[in-house]
Amino acid sequence: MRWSQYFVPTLRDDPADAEVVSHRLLLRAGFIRQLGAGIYSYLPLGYRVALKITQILREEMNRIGGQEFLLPALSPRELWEESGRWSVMGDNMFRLKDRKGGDLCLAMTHEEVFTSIARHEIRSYKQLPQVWYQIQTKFRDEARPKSGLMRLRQFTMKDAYSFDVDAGGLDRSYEDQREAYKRIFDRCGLKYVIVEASSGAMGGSASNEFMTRTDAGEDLIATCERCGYAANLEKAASRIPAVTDDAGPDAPEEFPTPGVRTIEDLTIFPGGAAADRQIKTLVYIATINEEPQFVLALLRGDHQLHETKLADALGANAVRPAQAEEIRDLLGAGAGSLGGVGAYQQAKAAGREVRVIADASLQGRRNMTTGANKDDHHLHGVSIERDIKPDQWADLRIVASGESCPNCEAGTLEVFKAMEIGHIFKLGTKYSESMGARVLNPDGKEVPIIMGSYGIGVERIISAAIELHHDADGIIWPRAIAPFDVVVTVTNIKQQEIRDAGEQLYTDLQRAGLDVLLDDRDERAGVKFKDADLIGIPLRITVGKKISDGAVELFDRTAKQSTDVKLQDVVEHVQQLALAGL
RNA sequence: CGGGGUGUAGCACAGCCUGGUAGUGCGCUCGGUUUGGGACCGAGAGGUCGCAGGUUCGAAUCCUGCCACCCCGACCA
Repeated sequence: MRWSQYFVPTLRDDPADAEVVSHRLLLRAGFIRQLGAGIYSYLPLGYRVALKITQILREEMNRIGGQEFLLPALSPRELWEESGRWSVMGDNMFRLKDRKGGDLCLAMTHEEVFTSIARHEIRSYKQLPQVWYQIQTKFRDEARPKSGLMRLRQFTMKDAYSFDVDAGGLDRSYEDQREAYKRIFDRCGLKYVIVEASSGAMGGSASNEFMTRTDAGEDLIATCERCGYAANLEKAASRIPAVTDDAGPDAPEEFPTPGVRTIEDLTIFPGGAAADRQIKTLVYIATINEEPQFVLALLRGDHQLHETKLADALGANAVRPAQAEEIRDLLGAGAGSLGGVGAYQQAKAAGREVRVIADASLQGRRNMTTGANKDDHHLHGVSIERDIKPDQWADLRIVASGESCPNCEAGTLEVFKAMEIGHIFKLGTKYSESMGARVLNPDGKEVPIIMGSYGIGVERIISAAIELHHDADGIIWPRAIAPFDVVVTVTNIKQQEIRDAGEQLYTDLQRAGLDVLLDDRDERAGVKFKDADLIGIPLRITVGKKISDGAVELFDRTAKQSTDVKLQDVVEHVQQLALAGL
């Protein structure tokens, strides 16, 4: 490609709207342009990167036996009613009507559509396993699109689905995908950790996320350097020192606490209690099977609730904090004086039901302090099992850096920000049950197909690659996904000897099978160097003065070092470097 | 959805408070000089001042409503 004819609108100034590095550089370097919030156009340079990535995705999917499909993005309501996700997806799904008034959606993911093909065509275990995938546009009406290509409303996803007769088959399919994902991200030059994750609205038994560590990320993950434990904070556990309590009184004792509203207040209130001797009581409304239900979540005073953990533990689609009036209506007191003791009776008296779920760290705790469900009053001497008897115990608290690893003896957890670049799920039979995708197994018995689902966001790979690989001058693409292998910079197009040498190199490199960009613009050398650095081509060949000695410069974008190379040796040099990968 | 912010030329911004000619830098065009890390001189082109309504002799500027985008939070197959 000749730069003089190529559309690469680089910007000298940083666009004001771009905060994160990848967004800023993608705009400045002329890879993308914004059309609306979370909607971007790929410019030629950007699309070349996307194509390099999708090619890698194809190769690795095909390698594990994947078969490429292309399904519609437009999808009728009825299909989604079958799986129950027409309502589960809520406002995140783009919905539209056709001219007859029929409901359609723009698919956020394709479990339903793939399952509908499977149920019509697959009858026997002999046709299994199958691994189907596509690389396709997905739509999500994100509440808050942000950070350039990191959270989009329209984006490109490689989504794959596995179909097996039994759990063992799913395990193998899942493992294949996991290995394929490792190869994909390695090839794309991304460092990542594989973490345990919540399955959320996807359902299913197990899931792993592939996360890249970056402060631009939106997720928090906890890892243990010592044993390799890694989990999304929505799933992460930790060990904390056990607390031993005195037996305390035979029954809770109420005492007045005028003006005390918070855990903090009560720690300094005369006759109060330290935070780790208090029970924090939070009122939530959980939507379980479409039914809203009051939930009391109990935690140690110095712990934080993780809402996803709460939703997962309850099997709820959604949870939200109750509002002040709802709380008073339920328990007869304001948010500063709530407690689990007598909550069932309080709720019943108010004509309501409440489910009490307590964090595991409260198990066996005695002689604690908590609200009395009476304004400005608290209770001393509360023993959880004796006085509250929660319906359910679960891990609800947010783990913190420095806490002990749940998996090994000596390790401690580190919590940091990361971006999700891939997610794999063991779906089990959630979709095959609800949608009737069954096969006959070897015993002649009809069983639901066991499914897995595996996604990778193309734009997330682009963003992550830049977040990980850039410097003050611009992007530094990992070789495998760079838009070009090498850029040939002709310092002065008006000098015949230099120009001819550049042209010759351009054709020679192309003949050697390389993607070459020839900077044949009538610009000053400085402008060309700046632009080349900005767009991040890993290698640059500078054709200039030294041509009279039969030499050019080979510039390594990563190391920012250049070496003189004889003209006749350049192609071989570049070829070696390009093949060597990163 | 809650909170904050911004909309003026392709990009970055000033002008608005205190109403009266729409400006600066970069980029763009033409001419000349330059030519290895975003050159210089000269001459130009380019703007429904986000949209609608109102106040006023007169609105980029004041008032009302709406829209869009960005950031924080909530949310997030």
